[in-house]
Amino acid sequence: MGRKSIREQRRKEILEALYRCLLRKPYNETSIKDIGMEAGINHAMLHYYFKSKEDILLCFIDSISKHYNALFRRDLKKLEQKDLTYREVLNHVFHFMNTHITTDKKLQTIFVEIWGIAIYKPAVHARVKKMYSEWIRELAGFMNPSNSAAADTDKLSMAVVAFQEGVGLFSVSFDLKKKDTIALMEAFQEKIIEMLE
Amino acid sequence: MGRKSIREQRRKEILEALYRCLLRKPYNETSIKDIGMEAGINHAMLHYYFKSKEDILLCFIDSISKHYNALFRRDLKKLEQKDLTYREVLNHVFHFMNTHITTDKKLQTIFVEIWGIAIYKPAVHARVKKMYSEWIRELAGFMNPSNSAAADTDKLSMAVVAFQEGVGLFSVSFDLKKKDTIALMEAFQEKIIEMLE
Amino acid sequence: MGRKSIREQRRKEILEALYRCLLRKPYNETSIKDIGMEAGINHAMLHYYFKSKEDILLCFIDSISKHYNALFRRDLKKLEQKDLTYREVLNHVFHFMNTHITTDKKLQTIFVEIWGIAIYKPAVHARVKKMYSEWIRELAGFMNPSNSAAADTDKLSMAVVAFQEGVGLFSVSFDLKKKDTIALMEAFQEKIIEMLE
Amino acid sequence: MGRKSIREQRRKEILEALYRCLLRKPYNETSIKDIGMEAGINHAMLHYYFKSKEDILLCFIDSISKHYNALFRRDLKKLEQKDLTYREVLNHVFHFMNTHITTDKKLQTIFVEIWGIAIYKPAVHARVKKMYSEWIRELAGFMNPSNSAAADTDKLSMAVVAFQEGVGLFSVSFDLKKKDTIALMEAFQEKIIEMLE
DNA sequence: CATGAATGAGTTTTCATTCAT
DNA sequence: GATGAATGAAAACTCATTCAT
Repeated sequence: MGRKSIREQRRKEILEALYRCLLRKPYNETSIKDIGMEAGINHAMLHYYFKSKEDILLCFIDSISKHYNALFRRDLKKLEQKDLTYREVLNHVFHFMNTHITTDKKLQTIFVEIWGIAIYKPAVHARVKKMYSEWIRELAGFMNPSNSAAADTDKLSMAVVAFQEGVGLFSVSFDLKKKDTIALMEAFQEKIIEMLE
Repeated sequence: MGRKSIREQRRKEILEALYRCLLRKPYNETSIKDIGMEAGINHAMLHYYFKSKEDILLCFIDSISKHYNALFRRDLKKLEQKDLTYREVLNHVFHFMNTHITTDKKLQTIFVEIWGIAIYKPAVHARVKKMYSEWIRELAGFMNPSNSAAADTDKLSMAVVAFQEGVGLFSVSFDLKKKDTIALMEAFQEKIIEMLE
Repeated sequence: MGRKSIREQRRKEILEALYRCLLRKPYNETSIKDIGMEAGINHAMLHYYFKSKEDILLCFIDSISKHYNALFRRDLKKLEQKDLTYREVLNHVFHFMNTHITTDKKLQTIFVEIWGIAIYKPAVHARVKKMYSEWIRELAGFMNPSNSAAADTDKLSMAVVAFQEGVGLFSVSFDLKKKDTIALMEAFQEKIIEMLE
Repeated sequence: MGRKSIREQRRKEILEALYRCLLRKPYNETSIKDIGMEAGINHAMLHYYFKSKEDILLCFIDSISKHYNALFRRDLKKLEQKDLTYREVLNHVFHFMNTHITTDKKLQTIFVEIWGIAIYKPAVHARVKKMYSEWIRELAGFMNPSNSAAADTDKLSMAVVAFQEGVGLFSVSFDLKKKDTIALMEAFQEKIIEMLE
């Protein structure tokens, strides 16, 4: 366990360095050298470990995606034993979103940036779209376990995620307090739960 | 009418050129030369008419803001004569948002970009924030004409705009149909109206 | 008397504007527009009144030259009536140099700059050289009224002016006090007077 | 010997290229590209080896300073064995100044320029000032070995250096013969020696 | 694996000068 | 006389990428 090849270790370090860089400067002002310095790795090596600067970004998106997926799975594990109603589970899922994603300002900051990049970089767009699609699908699963009227639930799920993105955006831009951000989310989520009934 | 000084005319042409450029390429890959070519103006003149590249963007944001403000005012004018209930007016306002803003993919595309830029450019951030603040305030005015519990209405208004941004973002990213985008918005707006009662 | 054509008046204003500009920024960072703004004259007019940017500088040097020449003449006028010895006159001349030229930091600042420009701009070089040659000649006249051993006196005169330039340079660079600058000059000038005896 | 890292070698080459460039054109008309071409190095590399164009100039001043310092030390070494009087040593020092500095027209040319630049570039000013301050101090040490009345000697030393600068300036501007330049210097230096007695 | 060096294309910005009105 | 508009050339600086060692 944990035995990673140096290659994988280095790639991870680089991705983490990109994360820290993106908290300071936009992607296009972040040079390969900046990332290298942040990672403590010679900049030429970044091209050894990754095809290009864009490739780093792509892998970064994947890594974020994987990270939060894993986090979510772990969170769900805790529920398994308990015997919860459908409603309780959904509430838990929303709570995870609110506390781990929407109110994580660093994450939101980075994603506002990535959305911007995605518009004109097809490869980036594909990754981002895939990531959100998966999340919407997954969420839809929780919102409609019996799969009845799946199309409607999908729309509702997308609405939830869209709202979450909008609120995340505003929480960064208006520097909202965590408490307020969550309040905004929860009011909406209550309505959603009503709509599902 | 229309007789503008060359200066104003050129500035407008440049702003419009930026608009068209931003539909093709991200702002940071759009050079002053690109904008100049698109406008059919020597690139050195762009620095004659504007202080800097960022200044062009700032003025662009202002012009968009003004444009939609004017559009909105004109739209409201049409209602003046008719004797509408509060609810009908609000519905009209939502309809304006849905058809003129949220589903205008070009506009949304550009704003996703601008949000990204705003994160690290304080001046851009200030403009964007101001613009959205004004819009939120204005909307709040329609949602709560009597000004009772203003704070709550403000939050609700922000939620509406945040949702609109999120949906706009998704409509661009997932290339949603206009119809579907509007459906997404309206479902939510209905709930809002309920909450206001 | 005083009836100057507009042309001459404008030219003078521009030259004075250049003087003020050069106190703030080096010549090569001073644009035609800067000078125009300082003079309150449209920049395109500067090309109407002068052939080129360099031409302005050339005329500026001339004007400085004329100005100090006139100042010097006026100063000498005051001596005419009094019956002074050769030594007293020379002392007076030195005193004029020390108080009006060497310790005028603004003037020195500008001339350090102009010396630098003169190196590679033949026309500027010619003006500067002419100006200093005249001054050296003139000074030599005072140092050796009888014109005996003119060559030697010329050298001595050049030495005096060279020293003055060096001290002026240092007074600007080391921000020397007026008193100290004069002391430096006078110690040397005494020696010169001794040598002339 | 001579085995330097490429970095140091390149930096030296660039500095030497600047020297040659400055003999032809003023600093502000010498572009980074010009220096690069003169050095046979891609101009982008100049920014790799130096922070900025000004940084190159700063290092250039340092290198000149170091060079003449070393030259002077080596020159002094030759005197060590011989048993010279204080007067003889001072004469030797003056002779070094006259032959290696004041009459080196290339050096003088470049320094006239640098003085001009120093006026408005604080960093350049600081270097130049430091360099001359050191030289004045050093010279004062030779002029007053016993350190009596140090303040006076300092002034005298500054006068010597100021004169030297003035003469250097004139030797370039009036294209004086080496012989004449030295004669000018020596006459003055004799007087200085007298004053020290 | 690692590194420093190298490249070429690109960026924003500035400016003297000219010209039409 | 006066003005704002226009131009073209040039400047300093940056960077992703490649390569030799």
